[in-house]
Amino acid sequence: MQISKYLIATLREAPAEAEIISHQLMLRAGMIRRIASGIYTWLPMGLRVLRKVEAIIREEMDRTGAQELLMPGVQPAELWEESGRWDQYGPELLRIQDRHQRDFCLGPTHEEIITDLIRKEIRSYKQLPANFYQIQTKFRDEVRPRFGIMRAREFLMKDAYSFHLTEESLQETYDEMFSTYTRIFERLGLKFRAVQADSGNIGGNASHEFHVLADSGEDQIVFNEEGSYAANIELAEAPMPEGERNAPEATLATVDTPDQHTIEELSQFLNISADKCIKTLVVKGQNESLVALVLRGDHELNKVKAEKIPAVEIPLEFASAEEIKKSLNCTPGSIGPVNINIPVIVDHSALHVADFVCGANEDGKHLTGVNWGRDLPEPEGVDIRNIVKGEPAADGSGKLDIAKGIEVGHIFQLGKKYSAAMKATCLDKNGDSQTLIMGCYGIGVSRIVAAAIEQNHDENGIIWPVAIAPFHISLVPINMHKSQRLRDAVMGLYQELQDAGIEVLLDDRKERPGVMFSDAELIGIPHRLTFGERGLDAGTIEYRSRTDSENTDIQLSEVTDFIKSQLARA
RNA sequence: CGGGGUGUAGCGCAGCCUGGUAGCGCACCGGCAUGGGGUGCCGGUGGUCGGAGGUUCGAAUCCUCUCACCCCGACCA
Repeated sequence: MQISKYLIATLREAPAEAEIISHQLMLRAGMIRRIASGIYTWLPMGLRVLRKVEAIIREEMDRTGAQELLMPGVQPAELWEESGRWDQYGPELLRIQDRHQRDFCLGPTHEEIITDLIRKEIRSYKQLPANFYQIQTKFRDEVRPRFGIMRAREFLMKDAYSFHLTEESLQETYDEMFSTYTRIFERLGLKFRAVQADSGNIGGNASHEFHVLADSGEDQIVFNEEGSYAANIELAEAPMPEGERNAPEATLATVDTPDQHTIEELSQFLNISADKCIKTLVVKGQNESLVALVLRGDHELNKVKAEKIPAVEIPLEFASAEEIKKSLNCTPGSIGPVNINIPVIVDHSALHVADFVCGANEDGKHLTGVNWGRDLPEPEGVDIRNIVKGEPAADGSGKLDIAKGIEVGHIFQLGKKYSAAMKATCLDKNGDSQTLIMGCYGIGVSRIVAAAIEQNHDENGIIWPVAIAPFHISLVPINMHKSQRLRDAVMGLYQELQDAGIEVLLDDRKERPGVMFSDAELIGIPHRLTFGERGLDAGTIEYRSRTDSENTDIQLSEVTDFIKSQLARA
């Protein structure tokens, strides 16, 4: 491709709206432009990357025998009513009406459509198992779209749905999808990790997420050194406290703690460590009641775990200061589990602390020397906290580390949730009707593009893995417009490289070298060839990879083979 | 949804407080020079100042409403 005939929409400065690096770089490199909140146009340069990601996913899905189809973006309400999700889904589902006032929605996912299709088309066990996928635009009306492509409202997703007669068959396809996803992310050239995941409200037994590792990731993933355990922190079981709880030594006392609200303030004020404090979080319970969740002062609440407690309302919501005042007659900073008039749920490690400090349920006062069983009832412990880096795994598989990840893939064993609701059945060997068992497997195609940038960039711009780079090499001629013989040589080389199957971006603009170098680096093209008269005379050309800081002279006669070998290496 | 903020040329911003009819840098077009890391000089194109209403002789500027966009949001007990 010659730049003079291509839309190179690079920006020197990042638009103020862009917060994270991938968003800034995608705008600056001329890959995307925003058209509304969370809705973007993909420019030619960005689309090339998106298409490469798609192609790899498509190849690997096809290799497993999955069949590609394409389902509609606009879906009729009837199917959603049938699955029950028309009422359940909430405002994230963008609902629209046609000219006849019939209800439709923009598809945030396609379980209803595929289940409807399959119940009509599949009649015999002989047609199973089967796996269907599509690469399609989804729309989810997020509360707060942010981070550009990373959390857009309209986004590109590969979703696949498999159908089975038995759990064993589902497990087989699930395992195959797991290894296929592994291969996909390996081919994409990204550092990633597969983790056990919460299956959330979709339900089902097994679920794994695939995360691209990046410091800017919104998810925390927990894993041990040997690699035998990896889970989303939402799910990772906290280890039980070791040993017996210390016997009470201190006597219960009330102390004045004016204006001490946070654990940090409190521990400094009283000169005690945070793990001797107990914090009490008040959340909404069933039927407009309140529930107290009690944690050790240095621990964090795990929202997903807390939502599994029956008394806690889903989604988990903190009580407002007014509700707390009304019910407990104190401000949020002074709550404690002693003599409290709402149900108390205590984390295992909080239950293991003796002589602890907690709020007195009276403003400006805390209790010290508090002990479970003596000063307040001793409840059953539960696991409602996040694991802390360095803790042992609950299954005894060693010390745990925590990394940040961007969720780019998620596989589920759905079971019969949709097939039962929508009566998707087929006949088994005995001629009996069986409800189908389903799996579903998603990959955030457009999110991968952003995640790849989050993981691979420097101060000059993007550093694409070769597999998804918009072009393999940039060819930068120096002063081509002044030298016909150089122009001839450049055009000859350009042709030669292209004939070898190499994707070349030829910078034939009448720009200064610095401009061309900067653009190539910003766009993130993995390899660069700089060609000037000097080199032409010497029969050499200068090569530099995107991650090099020095040029290397390559014999002109060998340059195509050299580039091919560089590309093959990646 | 709650809180905060921003809308002035394609991008980044100034001007607003203290009303007088819009400016800077980059980008873009033309010219000359330059020619290996965003070069220099000269000359240009481009803006209903987000929108509507109001106050005023006069509004980017003051007031009201509205729209859009961005950021933060529970670890605080």
